[in-house]
Amino acid sequence: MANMPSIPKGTRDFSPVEMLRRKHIFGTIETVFRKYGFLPLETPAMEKLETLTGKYGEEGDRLIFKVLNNGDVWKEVAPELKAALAKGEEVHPGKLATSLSGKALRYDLTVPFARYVVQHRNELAFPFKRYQIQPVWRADRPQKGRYREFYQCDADVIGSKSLLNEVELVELTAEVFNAFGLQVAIKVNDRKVLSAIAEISGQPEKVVDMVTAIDKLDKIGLEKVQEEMRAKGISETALATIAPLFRLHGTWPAQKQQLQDWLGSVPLAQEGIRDLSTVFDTAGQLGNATLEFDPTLARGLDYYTGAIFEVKANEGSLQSSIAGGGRYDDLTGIFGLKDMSGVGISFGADRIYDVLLELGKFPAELGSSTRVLFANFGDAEALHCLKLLRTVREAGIAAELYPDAVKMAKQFKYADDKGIPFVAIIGENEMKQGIVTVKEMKSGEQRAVKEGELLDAIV
RNA sequence: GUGGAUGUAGCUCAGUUGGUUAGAGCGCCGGAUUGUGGUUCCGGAGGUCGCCGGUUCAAGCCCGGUCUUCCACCCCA
Repeated sequence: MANMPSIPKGTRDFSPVEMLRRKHIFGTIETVFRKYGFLPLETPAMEKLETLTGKYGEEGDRLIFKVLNNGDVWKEVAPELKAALAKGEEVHPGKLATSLSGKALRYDLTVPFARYVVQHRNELAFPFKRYQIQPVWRADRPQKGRYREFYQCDADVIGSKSLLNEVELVELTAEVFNAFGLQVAIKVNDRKVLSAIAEISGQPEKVVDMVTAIDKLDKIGLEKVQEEMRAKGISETALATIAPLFRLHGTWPAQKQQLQDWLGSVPLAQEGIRDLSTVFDTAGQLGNATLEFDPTLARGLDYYTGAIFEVKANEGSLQSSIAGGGRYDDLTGIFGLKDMSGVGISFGADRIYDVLLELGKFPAELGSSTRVLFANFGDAEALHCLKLLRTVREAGIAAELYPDAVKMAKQFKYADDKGIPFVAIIGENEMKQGIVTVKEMKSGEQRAVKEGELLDAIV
């Protein structure tokens, strides 16, 4: 239709049914967060542009949604830029952008959190544990499972270097997905190991390139990974040096031994292996979470420095990660606060939604909320129903009165559409006799009960 | 940001080499049933064919642009 209104690219409306399911996801995650001692925090949808730029790499900067300044933006453009533009000269878009936009929509929850910690450092008790469930925005090109506005559910603890935090987050993650009844793989690696590999390769400055290439192993295969690394200027000798990484096999104890034999002489690697051991051993003794060591797990964000996690569903068709996180030693450093190590995990609610929906893992009772609908026969009957409605609601049962005295068929259809299990019918006769005709929609059966027995009839 | 597909009724889709008033199923509304939904029967409404422009005597169909959705890349939750 020509004049049908619509919403911006990559954004979505959520219908009541969808919202009930989304609330189920947020609620489950939030309950677990609270259980582990995390407290809620919210930050503004917008941050100052300078807070966000340069934190997500070159690619990330491009994906930040910038907000146009209010007022006469043109007036704020520097005279020399205007002159250049008037002459038809090329102007660096970034330069122009800073005059036109001073704020941007948040790209993730971690950087605003770091900003918050630095800004409020004197008021916080460290280690500071907070959770944050809010939307973030990315100017990415949308695809399935990839939106321009989506929610992240983050839990971070900052101001503690203890690996117990990693263990707790792993436990927390296992508990969340257990609550959803979803089989997942929790993959773990350590950036220090990856950095050590880059070190011995002789091209330590290429860590980021190596890491992003290695991360694609399960998707594109070894040959293409090596191809990409060559394209990024990584030498054949370096490739040969890091090759053992792709030959690690077995599960953790065996993998650990192979890492030791290979990298044991590199101090950074020793540290990484030791940390991984601590996490695996401690989590293993607790026995709640099953971890997999994945030496090729890298994760894109360059602020990670220690442990990194990623969660993928073992069922369903979605291959991308549904949660991820890691340790960052110096995230607050860029805002001027040194020595603040933190570790966090982020759950991708929208992707979890898609997986649960595909697998039919949403609880059935999410569908309905109202338990009984009172049919409306007119003013006198409606008033009578309002009184009964109150007692039903006081018993904690969701109930509603159809607002208009329209014909019965329409009122029953409403109950049917909305999945309301019972309809209470109180016409002139029922009212006079002090009874209620209760119809159970599913079976179609109906019976008359005394007003006082209504609650029993609809349980 | 790069490359490629897509768009016809609220939804899912037909629509011949360009040729009169653009169709179906589902849904919606009304009636059969003035106190009964989900089944059945009958009737009805609803589309300037995503939008803008061009070619043509004539465009849903051809061409250009633009937007949407989807796919691959990039990157990521």
